[in-house]
Formats: sequence, structure tokens, C-alpha cells
Amino acid sequence: MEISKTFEPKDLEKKWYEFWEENGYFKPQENSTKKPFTVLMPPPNVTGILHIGHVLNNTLQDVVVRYHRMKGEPTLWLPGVDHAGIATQNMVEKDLAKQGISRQDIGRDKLVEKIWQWKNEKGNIIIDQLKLLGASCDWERLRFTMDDMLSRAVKEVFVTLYEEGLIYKGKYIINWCPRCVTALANDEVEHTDENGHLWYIHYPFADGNGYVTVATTRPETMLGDVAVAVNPKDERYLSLLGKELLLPLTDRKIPIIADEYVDKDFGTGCVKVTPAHDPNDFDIGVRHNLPQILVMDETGIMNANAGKNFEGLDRYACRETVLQMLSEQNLLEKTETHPYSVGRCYRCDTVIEPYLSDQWFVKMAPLAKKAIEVVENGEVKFQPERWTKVYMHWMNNIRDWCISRQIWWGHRIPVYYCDSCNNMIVAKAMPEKCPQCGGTKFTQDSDVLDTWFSSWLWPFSTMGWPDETADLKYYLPTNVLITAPEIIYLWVARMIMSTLHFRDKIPFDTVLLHGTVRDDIGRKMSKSLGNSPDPIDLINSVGADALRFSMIFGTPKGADVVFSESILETGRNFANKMWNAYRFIMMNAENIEGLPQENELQLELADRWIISRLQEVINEVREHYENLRFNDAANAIFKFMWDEFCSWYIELSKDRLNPSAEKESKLTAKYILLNVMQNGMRLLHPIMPFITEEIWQGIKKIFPMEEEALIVAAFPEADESLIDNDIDRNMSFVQESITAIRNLRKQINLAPAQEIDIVIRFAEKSQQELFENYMAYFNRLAKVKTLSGGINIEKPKAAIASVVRNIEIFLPLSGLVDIESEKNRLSKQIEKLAKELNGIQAKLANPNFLNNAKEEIVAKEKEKFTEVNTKLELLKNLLEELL
RNA sequence: GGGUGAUUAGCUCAGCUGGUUAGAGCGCUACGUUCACAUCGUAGAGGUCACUGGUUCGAAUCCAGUAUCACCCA
Repeated sequence: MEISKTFEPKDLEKKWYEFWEENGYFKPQENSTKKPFTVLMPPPNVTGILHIGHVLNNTLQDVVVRYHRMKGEPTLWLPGVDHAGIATQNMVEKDLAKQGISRQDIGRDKLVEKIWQWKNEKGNIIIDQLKLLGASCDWERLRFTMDDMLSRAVKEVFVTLYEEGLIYKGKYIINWCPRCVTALANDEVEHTDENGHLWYIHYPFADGNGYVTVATTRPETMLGDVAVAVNPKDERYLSLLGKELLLPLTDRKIPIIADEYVDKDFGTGCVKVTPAHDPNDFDIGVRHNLPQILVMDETGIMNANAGKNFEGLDRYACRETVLQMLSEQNLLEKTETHPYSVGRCYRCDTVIEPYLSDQWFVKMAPLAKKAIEVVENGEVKFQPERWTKVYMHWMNNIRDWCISRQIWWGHRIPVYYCDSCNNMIVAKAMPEKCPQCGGTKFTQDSDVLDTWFSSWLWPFSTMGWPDETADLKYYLPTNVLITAPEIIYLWVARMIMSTLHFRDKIPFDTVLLHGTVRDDIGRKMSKSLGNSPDPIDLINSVGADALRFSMIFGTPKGADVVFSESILETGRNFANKMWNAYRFIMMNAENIEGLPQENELQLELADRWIISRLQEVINEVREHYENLRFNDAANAIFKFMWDEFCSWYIELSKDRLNPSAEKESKLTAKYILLNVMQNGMRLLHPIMPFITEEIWQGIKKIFPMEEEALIVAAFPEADESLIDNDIDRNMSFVQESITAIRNLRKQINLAPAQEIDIVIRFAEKSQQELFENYMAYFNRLAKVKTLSGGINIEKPKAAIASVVRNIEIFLPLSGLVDIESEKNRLSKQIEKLAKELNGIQAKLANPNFLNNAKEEIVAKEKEKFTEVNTKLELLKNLLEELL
């Protein structure tokens, strides 16, 4: 068999992905007697193209899914895409704008048609990209939030919640994006601290005597002021309550009122009240029954209410004009710089405007109650656990959710107004007859619903609800939801609420929150910074396996990923290492005829050791996968395969694979090599699916295995009876000794090929037997030609020495020993050990330690003392002999 | 203003319930083209675990405070 010297991922990844998909391995093997394992994919935006954050998110999901699939559970990873209302409409509108067409020009129906057209042409890009990453989703179940099936659920939910009194319409202050010309939910606004100004403005008394000074960060809104408020406990202003002010730049008279909300210490303690343009002022306005004067239109342009001087000005131009006019009238007392928090639209970065308008809301508090309970009682667990607090904090302070959006792309609100009497009817379909006036013509509410209003139904809308489908019964509740913490509120919390409310079930039992991908100087990967590599380029250069492994290897559960091209080398090198181990094994196995039965094996030390270690590693890796600690799983596999299997077992097998070697030993080595390698591939498959499938399939040709593909092969289970601690101890004794000899060689800069004679002073007969039996290991790995010695032998005349456990290893020199460097080396070791011994001694001399510490800890310390002491004494003797 | 988290080797980070000789990857030093792999091998160097107190027989690990940084919410 020809196997190339370096691993070439490209063709091979394509080959295996097609193989998996064609054979239906991504579909769950449904079985009513087995509990399914289900993962819901957080649907990416239909406008999205794969970025590095998606790579992390979907790799983690694929690892979980592949692990559970291999465990034999009917495993479903349910994929989907959301319609991203504002983003998608913006994108298509931008395209139209290039041709000089606005959405108003072509109208609602035509625009929606164009967006569908765009979706059908380009909406699947990200799905195709996920396939390149290796995502093993059940693509036949691919969902889109605007599908008929999901739209039906949206309408059902809206109407039901309305009937239950949990959805209402009202005039409130909401976050408004003047560029997108739509309302936004609180959590769609991103706050940043920016440097602004605090302007101090005189508001004269209506009777002409004197003034009060108010401080504001947004002077243009003064045109909508309807009062000035002070704190009722603020003695400075008590006497002014009830007096009237003349609002500058207008002819409006406004009262001075008292309200608890006012902070005495902020600014002057006098606050202008603008109910139509500030959420807090809105509340004050309601409490005091004040009018609400809207001075801006929906695009941020001042309207007629602002007055002749300002009508038609943009809000920022208006600010300048207001300030200039105030200054001219000597009403501007001073200006301070003032850091304040600015809210921006998460889609277009425009500064949002608190705006008074008619919107639809969901009452959240009643829904939150149960959703808090299921997290409190542990039915739904957040990982890492600290996110539980974040969730609870939000849920306990939950506010109503503004769900209407003034755009065209999305689920149109299922509310109809009678053309004749304007009666409002909430219904899943256009009504036929108005119950109030008998009219038959209706106009549907022009707003659409927030995209999250469809996403929050994801756990059951994707499974066919409101029909009682088989999927719903079998797969809900799902198991692990893997997503980013940014959308705990937007999505995760809301899914918990909706699923409890409509299905009386939790949507999933575990929420794994992962970190953000950052560049090597800690910045978030972002398009605008240009620091985000295209994952497809990365896959093309090193392969999906290497990319996946690299992302996971250094990233503990929930932590941010520090990504730079250099971390890709870890994955690439590891893939190459596995590839070459495979290549080596196959090249040699080919030349050895036959394959023994397991009971025919003639096991020696290294065989028993690697088998024992494999069992331990299987246990360890399983535990890590179960605990969603994928980095630890990756680490454990990496270390085992590279440092133990490749560096020791494979190296030691080389003598035995030699044509001249004894047949039984040859066959045994062949069997163990193939078996450990194929087991290693099983352990690694969830993280590196492609290369492991390739290697496993290659091994299968000469090492028969029942399963037809690794993706559906059984995940290894440890055979505890094969774990042998004595073997482990003996093997590491040999390993430590070999390392010590290599070190000695290095001291005198021996040429690598130079063979040497070694003399050892043993402490026990069994040690000598062990070393003599496995002399070949010393020869192979430390180029030891002869190994002599015994108990109580004389130290060779000119020799350098090393102590391992309680034996002394001598490398006799033909020439002179460099006394100085040898003294140095030994002294250094002695110093280190002496320090350690001191620590142990102090502990053992401390009666408190002996009384309080656990027995096994004390025993361990005592044992350590003997070990270290023996070694130290031997080293000291060696040093003395040099003096 | 409220909250959450971080601070361990030159860099990026592990270290889960207190007892380890404090680990890994990259980087660094020396040597090496031995027939799986130079995307490699062998042997090394490198840390007062941010600071200050406290709890404890024992603290990188628990508690309190300080400093710096990051994120979220208002």
C-alpha cells in the first residue's frame, strides 16, 4: 500500500464526508428502547458566512454529537438557519440601493419576494461551509425560521399568548434605530462608554424673576420638555415646587415637580423631563400625568412639535442649533465633559433613540417563574456554572419584551383591523367577517415580529409543533445546547420560558457556554478589525481536522480561544504524527503474514504496559467527554498517542518487526500496534473525524472489525482487568533508566550512534532480572551494547553516574572524567533533592501534621521520605568519591 | 453605579473537592538527515503561582482587602 509521507487532508475529507452522508450515518438510528441524544444547533443567520466563532461553536457540537453517536445512542443534531429580519432586509435593500431603488419604490410584496429570491440563491452558503468543517447534522431535518412549519408555530404562539393576556399592545418608550427605522429590544442595543458633554441650561421662571439650572446630555430633547423635576427631599428646591418655568426656545410653560427618581447629586439636582424621549422621564410623566410631546420623527429628524426653527433638522444638527441659540440668549451656563453610556443598534451601529411609539409586548414575569425554578432545582444546568448567576439575575429583573419591528422581512404580526370599524382581531388567519360590524375587509398589522420571537420556539417549532409529532415525543427535551454567553437572554432564557409554557417541558438539560475567539493580542475577531481569518482558507491549508483539534486543544471549557495561525500547527503536526504512525504500522504489517487471535498473543513488558495504559486513557477520555471537557480529552489522547504510543511503544516494536525477529513476537507486535492504533482513532474521532476515519478504514483492511465505519463504531470501553500497576511501575522504571542513560550520554556529547557499556549497581535482584530481560529496550533506545552489574558491585574507576530510584547507573569512560562538570551536575541534583527532603522532614517532624492529616497522606509522605533519602544518599556518596 | 471573571514559565493558557518535584503547547539552548514522521527525534534551561493579610498541621488552590485588566447589565 502506498501512503504519502505527509498527511494530505483535502481529497480525503471530501471523500469521507460524502461517504458518511450517502450512508445516512448523520441520521439518528431511532430505537424506541434507547434514549436519544439531541443537540439543537443555534441557527446561524441566513446572511451569515462561516466565521471563526461558528467554527468553535459547531466543532464543540460535533464533538459531543459524534461521541454520543459512537456510544450507540440514537443521536440527532438538528440544524437550522434563522431569517435575521433586520440584517437580511438591510442587505437586500442595500443591493437595491445600488440600482437607485428604495423599498418604498417596489413595495412590500415585491421586496419580500426579492428577499426570498436572495435566500434561495445564497442562503445556504453557511450550511455548505459547515459541511467542510465536518458537521454531522441530520441535514434532512434542516429548518428555516420562515418555513411554513415554523411560521405556523409563531402564529399559534402569538395568538395563544394574546388570549392568555401575555401579549399586549401599547404606547411606550422603546429603543428606536432611526436608520433601520424600527424598534429594537433592550438587548439588541449595545452600550459603550463615550465622552459626551453635560450642558447646564437656564430655565427662567415664567414670572420673569430668576431661573433654575438644569443639566442635560441631550439638549435637543429640551424641545419636548414638559416639566422640571427635583427630589422631594432636596431642600434647595422645596420652595420652588409648583412654580412655572418658561421653556427656552419655545413658548411653553412647564411646572416644577417633585419625584423620587431625581438624584440630588447629579448635575444641579434639577432634571428636565421629556416623557416622549427618555425612558425614565416617561415613567415620571406617567406618575405626574404629564403630556408626551414627540419632537422627532422616526428617522431622527425634528418634527413640527419642535418648532419652526428646528423642524426638518437632523437631531445632531438640531443640538448645535439649540446650543447656539441658548448661548446667544445667555441661557447656557457652562459645558462640562461627561462620560456617558451610548446605546447603538447592534445591526448598524447607529445611536439609538429612546422613542415613544405603539408596539407589541410580551409580559415576561409570568413566564419567568417556572424558568427560574427549573434552573434552581437543577433540571437545567449551565456550564460553566457561573453563568447560572447571570441567568438568574436577568430572570429576576425581567422586563417586558418588545416584539414588534417596523420592517417587512419576518413573520407579520397576526393581527387584523377591520377596514370599516377599525376593530382589532388577533387570529392565525385573515378573518372573514368582523364580529363587531360585520365588515369583510381587513388590513393586517404592518409590523413584523422580532426574529427572536421565532427563534425562542426553536426546541419545538423545529419538531413540528403544534402538531403532536413523533419527533416531539421522542426528542424533546433535548440534551446539550452549546452556544455563546451573549445570547443567554436573547435566546437561551426565552427558549426555556417558551418550552415550559407550551410543552410543559424543559428544552434541554445542559447549556454549555463557550468563550469568544480572540486574536493573539486579545481582541475579538471581527470583520471590521480585519483580524479574522476565513475558516475556509484555514481548512484548505491545514485541513478541518487540524483546525478543529487546534481550537479545542488549548481551550478549557468556557474559556476564550486565543487564535493565531501558529496554534494551527499543533493540530497540523498532530495529524501528521498520527498519519506517519499509521504509515509506519502499515508498511511493516504488510510484511508480516497472519494475524493472531487475542489468546495467542505472546505479551512482553511493553505490550502489557501499552495495553494497560490504553485502558486508563480510555477511562480518562470518556470522563472528559462526558464532562464536556474536550480540551482535556484532546490533551489526554495527544499525550498518550504521541508520548507513549509513538515515542516508546512504536520505537520498541521496531526490533520485533524485523524480518529476522521471532515469529510470535512479530505477530504480537503487529497485533498490538494495529489494535492500539485503531482504538486511538476511536478515542480521537469526535475531535478529528476525517483522518481517524481514513486510518481506521485502512487498518480495518488487515485487522478485521465488525463496524462498517468509524463514525458509527463503538466508543472504546476500558477493560479494568487489563490495568496492571506492577507493569506500569516496571515499565516506567525502565523508561526512567533509559532517560538517565541518555542524559549521561549527553553529558559527554557522545555521537548518537556510538554504542556504550553500562554498569549498574542494583538494590534488588528483581531489578537486575528486569533489566536483563529487557536489555533490547536499552539497546534500542539508549544504544547500550552491554549492561552489567549487580548488587554491591564496585563503582567503575572513571565513570559518570546517575541515580534512578535506588539504583546507580554508571557510564564508564575510556578517557578522563571531566570532574568539574560532573561535580556540578551532581551537586545541582543533590541541592534539589535536599530541599525536597527538608520539606518532607519538616512535615513528618510536626506532631500537628501527624495528628491532623489523613492517614494515607502521612503514609505517602513517609514513603516519599525513604525514596528521596535513598536517592540523596547515593548521590552524596557519588559526589564524595569525586572529591 | 451594579454584577461576573481574570492575574501561574518569554508568549497563550491548564492545575476540578487544599497535601504535585506546579504542568502543556509555542518559543528558547545543545546535539542529531539511525530506513514512520525535520509538520521529526534526544537532552536541557526557564516559575518568590499579582500584592497584603487571614483560616489551616499544610494555600497556586479557601476567605478578606488592594492593584491592574476584561466582559456583562443599568
